[in-house]
Amino acid sequence: METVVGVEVNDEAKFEDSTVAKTISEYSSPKQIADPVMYKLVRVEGDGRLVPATDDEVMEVGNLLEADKSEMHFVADTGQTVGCTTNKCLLQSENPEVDAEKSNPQFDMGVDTGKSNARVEEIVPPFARSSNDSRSNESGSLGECLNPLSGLIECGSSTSAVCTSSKPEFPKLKGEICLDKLSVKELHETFKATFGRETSVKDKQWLKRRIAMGLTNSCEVTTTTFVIKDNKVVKKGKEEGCRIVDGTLAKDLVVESMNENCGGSPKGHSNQEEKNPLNISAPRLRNLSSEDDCASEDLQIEKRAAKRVRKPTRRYIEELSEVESREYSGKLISSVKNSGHGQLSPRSRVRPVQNVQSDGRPVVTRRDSLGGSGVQVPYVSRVRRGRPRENFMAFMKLQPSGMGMAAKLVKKALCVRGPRPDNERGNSLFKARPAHRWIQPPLIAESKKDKQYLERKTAELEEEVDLKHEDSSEDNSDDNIVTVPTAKGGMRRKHHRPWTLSEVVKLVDGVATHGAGRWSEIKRLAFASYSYRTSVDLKDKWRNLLRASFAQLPAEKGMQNSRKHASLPIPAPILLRVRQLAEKQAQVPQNLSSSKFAGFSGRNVHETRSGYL
DNA sequence: TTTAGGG
DNA sequence: CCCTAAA
Repeated sequence: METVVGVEVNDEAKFEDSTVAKTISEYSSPKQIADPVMYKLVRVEGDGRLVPATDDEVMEVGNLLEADKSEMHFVADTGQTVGCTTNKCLLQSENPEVDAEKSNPQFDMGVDTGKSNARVEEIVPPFARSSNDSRSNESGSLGECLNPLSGLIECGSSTSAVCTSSKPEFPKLKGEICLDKLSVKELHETFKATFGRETSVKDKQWLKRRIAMGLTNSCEVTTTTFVIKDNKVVKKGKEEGCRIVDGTLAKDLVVESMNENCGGSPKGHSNQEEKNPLNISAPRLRNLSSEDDCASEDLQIEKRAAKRVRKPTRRYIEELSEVESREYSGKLISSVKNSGHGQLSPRSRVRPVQNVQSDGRPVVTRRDSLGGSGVQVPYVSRVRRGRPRENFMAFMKLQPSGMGMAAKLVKKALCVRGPRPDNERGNSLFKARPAHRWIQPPLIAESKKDKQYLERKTAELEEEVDLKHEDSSEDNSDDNIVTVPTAKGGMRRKHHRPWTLSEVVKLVDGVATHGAGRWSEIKRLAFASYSYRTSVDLKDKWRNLLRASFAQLPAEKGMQNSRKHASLPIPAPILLRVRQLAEKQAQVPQNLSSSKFAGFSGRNVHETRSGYL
């Protein structure tokens, strides 16, 4: 949500909470920062406010700095301050609203990977700005620093004195260089000459851009031809970038080229931006974001290749912005109230992004595959789309009377209990769920909602039926009706069916034979008779098994079965097998073990293997 | 539709 | 488990 930024403040810091703020100067050698002023860590909130950073952030940034002190091109000799350079260096945005490039995974970099091989030199595309601007900690000047326009325009012509000493040395570069004509290999050489190190990135655009940035000491990346003389860039070929007068055009150009060159998501960011009413502060930071974006290194690119990225889900966004959510549910609430059928289903609140058409039908905006403007389509829940459920006939047979199906469903739905009054599960089911999951339909209404509701109900009832029929030898532990709190304190029932041991074994077998990830296959072959387990369920279960198996590793001795939750403890042998499978299939998350698999303390596959095989 | 991941 | 983005 915030941006961490290094900002230089005067001694009479304006922040009241001086206990939080720490100087970062201790992380840098005195030689590098000659100016005695204090450097404090602050965050930049979405609205531009500066807020003192937490200790954790300070530490992390400290690591970042520590990681690559030697390469920091701080301006030392002149006693000039690093000003914007520092800012940019430490900038770390996690705010989707501020961040025009949110979907780009590279933003997870910065602080996080401070320990990694991130190069400060790379993260700091030196900005040619007068240091005076950054002498204050007011957001205004910060904004100016980051203004894409000023950056774009000034950088071309007046790479000013401030940055002279931070120019890269490129003794090997001579004469004219036209990046466009260089091969990847040559670009690599040029890169090395420019930055003094190698890169593994093979993206030509990226290389050109990085080099251009390095050579011009600026963000200006449209120039691709340079003339090197006396170790200085004395002339540039084209200067298209700076010819642009129109501000907005210029900005967009920058953004676009960034996207393109950095291998950013091909989706139309600008489109989304425009559509996002919350993105007010984006323009100011946009260039900045792009900088950060591009500054992140090979790592990102490799990372992106390795793991597919997700842009924040709707749900995620929704949960963050209650405003929208209220707007939507507000309408629903009123309609529900009018219908006189009680509470609003928590579930309906979970879909705030949907719009409500004039006819009251929920719709959701979908983007067509070309990223064009969204199309409004009726919203269809996953249930309706056909999450595999038990055969409808099972339910039919259960019904003794000749009552029509629909009527029964409605009856049930309205809590007029049908047959099976003594079923514990059934009772608790209804008890535990004061509010129905779907919107209460007006009785007469024949709308889609109604149908939706019925179908939903049907699915649930089917499940109940099935539960009753199931060999309850293994799963008669009812009381698995878990409710999870929803955003507004309502309760939503997870319709939960415990995994039986045999299911788990089947799953493990399946993974063993087909490999993890072939969930649909496993489902089809091994779980053909378990219609209630979807491939997604298999996947989830496997994930849990993985987690469990590795979580148990460190404490293999003492607490074998001290699983608190009532869910059946998975026998150690099975967990072991899971572990082995995971290792064999290289599923072991090497790096995020600590965060994601709590307890699996950072040991790598090999250590694990040697220890337990 | 299926898979991957976040919640 | 649920939900949704990506593929």
